[in-house]
Amino acid sequence: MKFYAISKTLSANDLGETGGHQAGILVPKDSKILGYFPTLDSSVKNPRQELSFYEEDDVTKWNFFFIYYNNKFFNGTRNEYRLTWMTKYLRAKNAKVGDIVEFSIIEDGRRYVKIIRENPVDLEDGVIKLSGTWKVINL
DNA sequence: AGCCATGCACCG
DNA sequence: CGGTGCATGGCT
Repeated sequence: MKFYAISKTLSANDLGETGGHQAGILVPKDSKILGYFPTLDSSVKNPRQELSFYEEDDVTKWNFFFIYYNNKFFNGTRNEYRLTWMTKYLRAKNAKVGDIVEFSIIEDGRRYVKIIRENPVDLEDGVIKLSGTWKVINL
């Protein structure tokens, strides 16, 4: 593996907009997706690993936690992966529901995060601004 | 399988 | 004491 990138479209819950103060997003149990993340020791309860992600500028760094909630095997009901601690990042990036987070990794193991705006709407206080200077000329 | 929701701990 | 995140249960 030299270059790998995965992405996820953000849900309301991922952003903590549903009232549920959720700390992070859910990671689908897809081998391709999980292959991107480090392997966690599933013999332990709720194993986790801190991961560092860089922005495109190669400088700004964010630390997220990749956690496997597996209490199903320890008298619970959970069996899912989560990437927590992202709210600050998402907030800083002004991520909205429907936006896409893209995670990538390069050869030396360095990881990158990036937000891809699904609907590039120019927002300002809820008002949609039209770009350019429109002019209506009545002849 | 994936998203929604909440009780409690922690911290300013 | 309000916001944030963990851990966990619930709902579709």
